Amino acid sequence: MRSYGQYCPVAKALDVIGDRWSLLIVRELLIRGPSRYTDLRKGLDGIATNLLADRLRELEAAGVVGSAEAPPPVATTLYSLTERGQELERVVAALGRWGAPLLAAELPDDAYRSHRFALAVKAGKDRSPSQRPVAVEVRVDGEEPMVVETVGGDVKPRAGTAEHPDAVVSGPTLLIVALLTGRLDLATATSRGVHVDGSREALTRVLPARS
Amino acid sequence: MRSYGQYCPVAKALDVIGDRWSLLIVRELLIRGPSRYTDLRKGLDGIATNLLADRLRELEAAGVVGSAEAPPPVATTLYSLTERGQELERVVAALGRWGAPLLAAELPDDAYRSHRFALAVKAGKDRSPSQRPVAVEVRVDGEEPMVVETVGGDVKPRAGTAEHPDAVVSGPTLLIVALLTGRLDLATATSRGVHVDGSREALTRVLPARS
DNA sequence: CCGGATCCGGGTTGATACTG
DNA sequence: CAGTATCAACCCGGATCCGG
Repeated sequence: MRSYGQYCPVAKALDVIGDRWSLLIVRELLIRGPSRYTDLRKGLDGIATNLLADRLRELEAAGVVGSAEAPPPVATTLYSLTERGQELERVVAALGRWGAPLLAAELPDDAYRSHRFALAVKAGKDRSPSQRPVAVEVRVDGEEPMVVETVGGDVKPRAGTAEHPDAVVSGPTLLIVALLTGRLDLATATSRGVHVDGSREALTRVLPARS
Repeated sequence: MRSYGQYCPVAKALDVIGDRWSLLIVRELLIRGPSRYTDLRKGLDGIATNLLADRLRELEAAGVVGSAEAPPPVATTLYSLTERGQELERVVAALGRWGAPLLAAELPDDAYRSHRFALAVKAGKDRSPSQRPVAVEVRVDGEEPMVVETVGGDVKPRAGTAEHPDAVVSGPTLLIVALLTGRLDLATATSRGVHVDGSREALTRVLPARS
């Protein structure tokens, strides 16, 4: 991308991560941790392979992304965020908070992936480090499940299932999303079709404070 | 811009403000408040006029920017941020914090404008609402001056000069910028060529905590 | 001067095909 | 699996023009 040529912190930041797809690549790495090329491509859902290769090169040159050869038997390249790249979490989180209301109305043809709400969940939750860890499994109708765990006051969401979840929430996409992003409280959500198995208290520990 | 087509808060936000120049237009409106087309063009320094017109239309359609006809004798259109647009301040501030280190090395051919550091100054300062207001004038060698004022715990930077500043800082660009963005403390800055007239205490009230 | 609209050359993106 | 190569469509930047 062409530089803006402005001596300004915002413009300089955009010179590095203002390209199309760049911040979404960072989002993907923030959520998934070190990832293979193919997994990034799947998570980004729609990026052209040449663009992904381009962006990874640019971000690596800028010191945002690093790549490492995984040892055998995996034998593949793993892309991950450098320390500098991790610092973009505040930016991505701020964007996500601002963008959350845009999801409210409907679910058009947009590709749904559970893990994309991981950051929203993480950002919405204030730390209470003293309590025991909990694991909550989230199931959206017809989609891959996701797990939200609290570990020492930090919230760690990830794709997949939990062995012994403290609670399992399930229901239609829009309601679950509204619940996870804090637009809907638990009582209303359950009254409209969200189902909770297990400890409701564990679930509330993981939900954002009502916004 | 083409939509990413992803059901994700970050992607949705980028659908709206991910276009080239869009966030810089928001930055400009955040700093300057309601502005005329021509002033935006000057502040953005390098944007093509068709792009500015396009972006303003898009941002207005998205509910981020509003336009209003100023009454005679001014008789011009004033563009401003809607309430929704104001909420982007957190995003722009986060980007600025991340981008600030990129200014460290040198000042190439980049266009310098004092007001671009307004947000950095504002973000870096924690509120201490109880104290009396101060005004500090910032002068960078060969550039337009800027004023930083505190009003009831809030920091209001703007372009221009102050009538009775509590302090005046002046010096070479790089040192002033490092001081304003918190990379340099006042003692080091003065030892390297930054000059302070008036109350040093007023100045420190306006500087960010050392990062 | 202000606030754009229009046109055009070149660079970027996106879809697909192909390769080690 | 991890990309590179190719090519059409689109977007950006710069210049020019035009009505208040």
